[in-house]
Amino acid sequence: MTISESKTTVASVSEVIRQKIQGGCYKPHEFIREASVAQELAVSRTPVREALRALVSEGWLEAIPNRGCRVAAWTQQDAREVFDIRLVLEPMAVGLACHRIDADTLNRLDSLCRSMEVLTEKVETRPEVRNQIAALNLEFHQAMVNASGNSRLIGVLESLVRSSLISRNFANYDIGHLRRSMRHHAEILQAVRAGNQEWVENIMRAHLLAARTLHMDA
Amino acid sequence: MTISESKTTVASVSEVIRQKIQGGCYKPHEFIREASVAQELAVSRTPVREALRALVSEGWLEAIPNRGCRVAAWTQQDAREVFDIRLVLEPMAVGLACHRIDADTLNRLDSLCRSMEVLTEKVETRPEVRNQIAALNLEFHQAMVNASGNSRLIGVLESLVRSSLISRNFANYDIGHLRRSMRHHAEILQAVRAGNQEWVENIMRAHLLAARTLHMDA
DNA sequence: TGACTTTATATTGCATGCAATTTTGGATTT
DNA sequence: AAATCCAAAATTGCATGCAATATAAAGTCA
Repeated sequence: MTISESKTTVASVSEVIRQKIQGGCYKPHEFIREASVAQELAVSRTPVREALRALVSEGWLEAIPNRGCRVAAWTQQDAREVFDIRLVLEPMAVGLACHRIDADTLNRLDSLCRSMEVLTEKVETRPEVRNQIAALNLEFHQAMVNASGNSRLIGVLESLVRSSLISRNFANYDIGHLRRSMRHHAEILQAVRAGNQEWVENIMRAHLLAARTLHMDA
Repeated sequence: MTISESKTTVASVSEVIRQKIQGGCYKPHEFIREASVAQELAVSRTPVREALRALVSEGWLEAIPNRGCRVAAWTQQDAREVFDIRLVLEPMAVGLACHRIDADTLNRLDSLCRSMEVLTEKVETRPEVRNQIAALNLEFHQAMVNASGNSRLIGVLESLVRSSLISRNFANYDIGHLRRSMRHHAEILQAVRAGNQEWVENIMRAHLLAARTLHMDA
């Protein structure tokens, strides 16, 4: 794990820590010490401090005064909370999007859909494509939400979804579930193309509810 | 303006800057310089930096790399965005709350309602009570949202509402609007007491829509 | 032995100094 | 006079050192 680009040091450090949390390199409730990160990345404690605070406000870590920051633990309760909020905000987002989305974005979503469908049919022989599907799925949802044009909505959903880890985990999906999910995506896209707000809101709700039962019952 | 309590320096500095923004002491788009704040409050630049970054993530300021932070300007677009989101999240919150609210909270809400009603009848002779009403109104909404039990929902709405300034401004309300708003509060409370989710969701939507037309059309 | 105090260590919180970047004012050129 | 360039000032970004605080461990007393 190494510092990637040449933006600010804080951004690079944040990125590294985020990836390490996602990758399971830091475990839930594990404290992340400023000094160790600083030494490991060969920077001073100052940018590390700022990166940690940023990650706290993004929901990746929780801060305990005078004790430091530790990786946020993910409980069933947390999963339910995030799903409950997504269940009202994402339909709202696509509902807004269907009135103002442009052709370029539609094409991009189309291509994401097709890529995911292709990968889906490979999942039984090459299980590792699940991660690629998860990444594309995240892109799809984000592109949809971005098309809503409500910058606060975009920000809220971004932080909810990115920190949730759920969207990176398609492990519970068998081939049937995956295919249904792909059909949902295609239908969401159709409904947006048609500019039919009620349709898109409801198919999005169905999409999320299907996902919820998979994640929560398992 | 002075540092109040003896928690961490960062928290104190944040508090002071927040108040100065609310109070109009810093104007929209005005840059807040680390050095000047540090000197003014007799602390070093380090806690000021951290406070500024916190305020950025709360939506009070916007950060421009290598340029500093400036007070976020509030546009009609921003107001619309916040209202649109509140319009789906607050009904959801009270809908959840009506199934799990406890007697103490209900009493507290009751007392807030009565206080606001009393103040409302004084508003024509003593205009300065508008600020008190606004403060109690904020408390009322927050107590309601807190009763939802969804910590992320609470956090999202807190940051949306607190940074919006709109809820602190009852200037556009004539006595008729104020009385209607108070009736809404009472009815929300009744509906929550009755545990009637659909009722409380809809009266909350009506409450917010009434407020929106006042704020947006003005 | 068990509870309490004390001391040592680890860690965050804050201050200060220097480097890097951006802005600004004036000098220079066309 | 307008535009361009350059240098000085202002400002953020980062590093380092010290102080304050919390944790852990050792020691003391009943």
